[in-house]
Amino acid sequence: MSSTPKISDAEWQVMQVLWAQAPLNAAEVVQQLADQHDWSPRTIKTMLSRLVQKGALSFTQEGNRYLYRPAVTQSACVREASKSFLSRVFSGDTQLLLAHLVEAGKLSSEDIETLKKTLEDKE
Amino acid sequence: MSSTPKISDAEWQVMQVLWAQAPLNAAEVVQQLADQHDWSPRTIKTMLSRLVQKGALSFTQEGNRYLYRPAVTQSACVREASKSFLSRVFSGDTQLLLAHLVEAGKLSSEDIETLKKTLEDKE
DNA sequence: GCATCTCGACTACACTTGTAGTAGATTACA
DNA sequence: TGTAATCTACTACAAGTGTAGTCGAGATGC
Repeated sequence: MSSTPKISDAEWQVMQVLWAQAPLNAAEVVQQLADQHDWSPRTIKTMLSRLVQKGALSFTQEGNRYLYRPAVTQSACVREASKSFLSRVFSGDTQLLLAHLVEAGKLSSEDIETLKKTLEDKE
Repeated sequence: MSSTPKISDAEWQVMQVLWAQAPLNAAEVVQQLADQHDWSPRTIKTMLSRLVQKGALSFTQEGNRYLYRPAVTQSACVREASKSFLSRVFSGDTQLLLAHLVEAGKLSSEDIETLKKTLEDKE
């Protein structure tokens, strides 16, 4: 599995759009992001270019515009980001992360039930 | 609660040392990090200065050297970092994070048992 | 067909980050 | 008391990021 490029904060937003729905041209990406962000279309185009450069997106030409689509899977990027977050903030200790989530009130009993079921389903 | 400064990757390593044990002077921090990293002492001193600048550390003078100590709590920073990670990677959805952890094999049945107990204890 | 519009490519620029080097002050040892 | 060691402050510099402007080429409307 090829390693995923390093995707910055703002770039994640763009990737999320394209993971949810691809291919899209630049204007469509801009539109998808319009409600959530206050970015100039130029800014978004820059990010698209950078993501292509990094190998996170690929494109095909369609007339004079590009159709963008992810070149890396979301799950690979999520895996990478989670690993790095976990090791930075929790020294790689998943238990610590869970403890934090509970402590912060991010997890309810139902969440845990769901979690248990997910795990059982997996086995 | 004052918002925590933005702490970069490498800076987290330094903060972890000082959260674990403080106050320390620069040489002691350098020593603590020596096994895990291959940083020049100068690099670490730069990070200490930047963390002071950012308000993440404070110091008191002791002769001609400084004694550093955290100026922000670890839990506040963990909270902040988790929130930002969660929202960036999982659109703020804790369930998605859990599902990922299970999928990635980061969670065992025992982990979940522990988790359940933690939660019950809390209630 | 020609003016206009739109697109991607390229350029810009300040700020952060990783990774140090230099300088001036101070301490400590001989 | 002078010289060496050490400390923090300041400087450096390339890469990455957030945020956008300019330019030349092609598409589109009239």
